Amino acid sequence: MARPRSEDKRNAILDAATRVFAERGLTAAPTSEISKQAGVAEGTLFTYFKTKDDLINALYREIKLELADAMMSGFPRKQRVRTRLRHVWDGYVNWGIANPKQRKVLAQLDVSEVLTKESRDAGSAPFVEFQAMIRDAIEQRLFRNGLPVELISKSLTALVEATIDLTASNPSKAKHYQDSGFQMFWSGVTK
Amino acid sequence: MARPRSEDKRNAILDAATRVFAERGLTAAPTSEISKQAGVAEGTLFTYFKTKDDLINALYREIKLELADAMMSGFPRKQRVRTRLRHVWDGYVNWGIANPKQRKVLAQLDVSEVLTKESRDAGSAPFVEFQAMIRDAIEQRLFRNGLPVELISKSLTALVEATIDLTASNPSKAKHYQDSGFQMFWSGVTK
DNA sequence: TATATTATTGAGTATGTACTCAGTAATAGA
DNA sequence: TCTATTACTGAGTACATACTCAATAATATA
Repeated sequence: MARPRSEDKRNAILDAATRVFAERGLTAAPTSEISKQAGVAEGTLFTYFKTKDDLINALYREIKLELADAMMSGFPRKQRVRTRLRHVWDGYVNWGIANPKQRKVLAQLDVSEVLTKESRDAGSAPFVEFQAMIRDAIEQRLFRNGLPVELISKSLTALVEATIDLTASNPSKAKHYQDSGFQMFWSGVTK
Repeated sequence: MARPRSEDKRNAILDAATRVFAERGLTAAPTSEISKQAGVAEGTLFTYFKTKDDLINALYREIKLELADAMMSGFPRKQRVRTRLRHVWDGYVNWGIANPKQRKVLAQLDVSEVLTKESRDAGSAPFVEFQAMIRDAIEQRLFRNGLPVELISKSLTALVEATIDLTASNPSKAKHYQDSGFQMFWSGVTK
């Protein structure tokens, strides 16, 4: 019984937070501005999120989930490793180009001091299949000997980020950047 | 005539700022805490830096300069590209391991909204020689065709960062990480 | 439809903090 | 040594903002 919360309002708040955080930075963004842009009263924000830090942590999980979706949807499990990696690569790049604000906020969140360990763990949970693929490739001896898993996944992330930045500043060369970025990653990692 | 400012005090403030920013984040760090840790009155901070944003911008330039020093000191101009790149790589990695706080602050600064365009330009100025080396290597056709300069320098940065993270979490494998990280970069970039 | 429960509102509060300023101390030059 | 100038101090100010709460509205269930 009683009045239920609205999924829509929750999403509106998270959306508004993304916009305001991207513009003003995490701590410089007032909750009053977020609630205003979300079209709710400031008090309402606090029924959906107990504190501002809670909101930030929730937003982090949300964006990570979105990104994982973009990378893993339609994942070609049966194909060879290179194809699967390329799928993930393309998913990430396209998501990044289509969602610059979420990407910017994610960058701020990653270096912020407000994320709990639980949030960080929850944020990497959707990527287990990706990590598994890399371990699989290592066992198949596809990669250079002794390369740590973390180095491989971090460098993929890093090269994708660089590719997105470049594409954003020169969209006409999108395909070229995407190809040579992946090329660079692949030949760096394989024997 | 009149009383001069003290270089020591200025440095003490920048040092304290580095510590406090690394612990609490850029905006959550009060100027009162910074001045306290620097051993000066809060008002003094504002004779050396007009505003908190000024302090942040100055700190950014300072750290970038330090990093450039670490990378370029003893730069073997006459040696082949691979040797020069390896020099820069080692300088960066060692600096990162020795200066975790500065590195953390730099990561926060890079995604922050307070840096002016002037500061960003000033921050990359000390790296011109490094950029020149890459352009040189491209002209020598050492690298894969069509790789953009920015992709190369960004991926070097990214791989170094990954290498430092790994080393920090498992110092006994420092040498192995440093070698395989560079290996990965070099074979990703060259033909 | 009546009622118990919970969401919603927004003005108000408590707190924190960037920056100021009047008084004082130090220093360079005359 | 005297003096003009500037650094130094820290209590005080002005302002911003995270969060509360009393009043009200909406809704699920009986």
